[in-house]
Amino acid sequence: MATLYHHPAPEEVALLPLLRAIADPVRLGIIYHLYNLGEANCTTLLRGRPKSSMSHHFQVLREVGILHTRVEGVQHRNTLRLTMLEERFPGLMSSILRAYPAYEEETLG
Amino acid sequence: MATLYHHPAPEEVALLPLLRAIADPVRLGIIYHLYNLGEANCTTLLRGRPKSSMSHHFQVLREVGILHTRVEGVQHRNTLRLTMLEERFPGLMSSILRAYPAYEEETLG
DNA sequence: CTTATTGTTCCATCAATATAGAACTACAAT
DNA sequence: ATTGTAGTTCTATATTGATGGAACAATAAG
Repeated sequence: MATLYHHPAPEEVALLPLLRAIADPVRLGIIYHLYNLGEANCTTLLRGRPKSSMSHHFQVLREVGILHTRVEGVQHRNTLRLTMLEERFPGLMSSILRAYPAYEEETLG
Repeated sequence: MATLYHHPAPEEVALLPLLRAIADPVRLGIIYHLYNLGEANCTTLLRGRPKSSMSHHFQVLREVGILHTRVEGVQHRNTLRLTMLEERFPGLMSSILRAYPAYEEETLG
């Protein structure tokens, strides 16, 4: 298990990979719930999904620069890199986070 | 050939399909160049690509609500539905359009 | 040391979608 | 009528990436 993760520097965060990472229903959910919870580990956000899937999605989000993973013992605590993202792409994450609740209601009921 | 197109109403424009449509290199380019040109037909934005590919991408952008196609004779003139999009998802398109030039320079040189 | 927990890595499978050629349709112009 | 132009539709291929089971690694706890 990797004990250390690479988190891209702000200038390494690119628009298209970021958008591609966001444009997935599972990851969009992860982002929103991380936003609300402030910090969460992988297992907290499994909602019936296998761990390997979630681990994959967290990896994608980490590698494009959306979240930061802090290892604390066995648990990996994830937080959104919101401040950095708002500096790099002002208005992007905030607009999505604002729009998400209505989207979730439309789709999941 | 379809002479009439269906353009979704604002409330039919959903977050995830919108993001999925945007998160493609070709379509991101189309969006940005449409933004600059104001209006353009399919052929104008072919840059060595086959027409069928471009037609596909325009269809995707149309169906998720990003652009409007006005048929004028043989030509299909496309415009971004920016006003609607900014009302529906304030800040989203504008942040992407602002970030695009740097992205294009990073990738295409 | 053994067991439990957390998350990753490996692997195979499957679905979605981008690409592109070819035929076709619609309209315009000569 | 014929030719040209614009764009779509059809079809096949290829690639990407999501899914999920199983084995593994790392830390913690008994």
